[in-house]
Amino acid sequence: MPASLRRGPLVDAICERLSRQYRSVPWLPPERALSARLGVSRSALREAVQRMEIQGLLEVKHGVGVRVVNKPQAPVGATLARELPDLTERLRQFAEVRLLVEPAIARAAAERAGPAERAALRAAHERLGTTLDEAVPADLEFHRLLAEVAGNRVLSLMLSSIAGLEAETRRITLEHVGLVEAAAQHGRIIEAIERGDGDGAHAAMLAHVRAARKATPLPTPASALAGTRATKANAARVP
Amino acid sequence: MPASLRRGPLVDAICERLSRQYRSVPWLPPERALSARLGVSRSALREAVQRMEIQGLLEVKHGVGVRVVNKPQAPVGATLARELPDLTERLRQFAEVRLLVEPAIARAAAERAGPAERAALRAAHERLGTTLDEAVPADLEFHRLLAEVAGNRVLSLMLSSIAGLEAETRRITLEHVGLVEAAAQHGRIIEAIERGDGDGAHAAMLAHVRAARKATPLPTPASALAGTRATKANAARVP
DNA sequence: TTGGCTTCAGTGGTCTGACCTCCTACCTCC
DNA sequence: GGAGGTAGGAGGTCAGACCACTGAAGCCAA
Repeated sequence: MPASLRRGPLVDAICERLSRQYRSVPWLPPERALSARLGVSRSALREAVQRMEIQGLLEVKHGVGVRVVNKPQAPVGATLARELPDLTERLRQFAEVRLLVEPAIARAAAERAGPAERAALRAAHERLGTTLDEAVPADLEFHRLLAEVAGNRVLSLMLSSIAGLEAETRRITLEHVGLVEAAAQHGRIIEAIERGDGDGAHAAMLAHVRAARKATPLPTPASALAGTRATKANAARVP
Repeated sequence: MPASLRRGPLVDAICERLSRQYRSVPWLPPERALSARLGVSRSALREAVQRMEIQGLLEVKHGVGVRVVNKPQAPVGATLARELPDLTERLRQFAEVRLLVEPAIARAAAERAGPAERAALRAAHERLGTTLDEAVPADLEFHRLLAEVAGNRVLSLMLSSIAGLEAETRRITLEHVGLVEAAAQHGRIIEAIERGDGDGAHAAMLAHVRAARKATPLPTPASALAGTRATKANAARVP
């Protein structure tokens, strides 16, 4: 057993080895076999596995096994859920953030997208489908892909985390806005991106998010953060 | 021992009990004593403690004990560090995010701050001090407080996470900008907030963040996300 | 006195192996 | 062919032992 000399905690080393060696397999070997192979105790291995589960790199299923996944938004989502336990307040703040971030994402995507990215975006757009069950994941995927094209992992991560916590709301919103109208709004965003028109993409996305917020059945007080590109007119004081 | 009937994993229940019962004490009892008191094995307790450590609620020190803390930005910061291992790229994206978020924060703060918040902000501002060692934490605290006043935990959390990963850079930046100039920029933000001038606060903060970015000794390519309130002129295509 | 060194008690870190709970797949029986 | 039972294997929990690290008290030498 090559006792690879370690100074720091054993668990750290196990985490490293696991994420390096088992990145591209669907399931980890059983805990007992794996701990034997790594030359560590099952407890140490379990701590490592638990750590990586919280980080969104593994998914432990009792009686089944340990699945390898990649959901870096998991810890952020968990933190947000803990920090904003009140559902209404959570959704209000999420709406604020989307109002600020999504238009910026759209602008960056318009200015950075190459032919391949534009094709992928259009493909995702056309997958919006005709039923709500298809539309919700397609909508999420469209926004996710947009964030990826925009090239900022921080914003992308934040939007993913938010999306994970408001998937249910998204369904209701889509239902109120209507699939046809939602598709039309996405279409206008896509067109601006294909023109390389950053300002147009920004405006189209702002309209899209505003429409979504208006259709969400929740109290929507005047939002100070909403006025990213607001005119003097709607930048009025909050009472 | 009241074996409170549990269906789900034991560890979840332990986490709940810990965060409820030991929220306001500086240190947790030793693991052995605590596991006995809770009526669970030490392994189960350790898994719970490890979980809460990753969530930024506890801090385990080998040979010393388990400290109770509250750093909800810890998991987000860890995720960002994992997702953006390249330091240069990380700082570039952080700069983009700050350029987008900080001005929005400043606007919201201006429109939401009451007398108490304004006083707290000014106090933090005047604490900027005269040496770099004092200035760096004071600067971080000023921006943190501003985010808190703005009333959006999501953005606040994101900025805290970013700040934790660029504390060193911040020092260099402050050094280049100069303490006097940095204080002056903060002063202009404060003044706008005290006037309740959202647009003014937005503009002042944008200038502040731009100055900071310019003073940071790193490649600063044209940023598409930077142009939040950009004119047509600087919304040019990215090469 | 004072400075560093040693010792030791208490803490978290790791190991072992046993048993419990849950899920799956197979098998039996109707 | 389908419903129900059953056995194996997976993760979950337990208990007790020992290892590694920290901090402070105590000791010794300069």
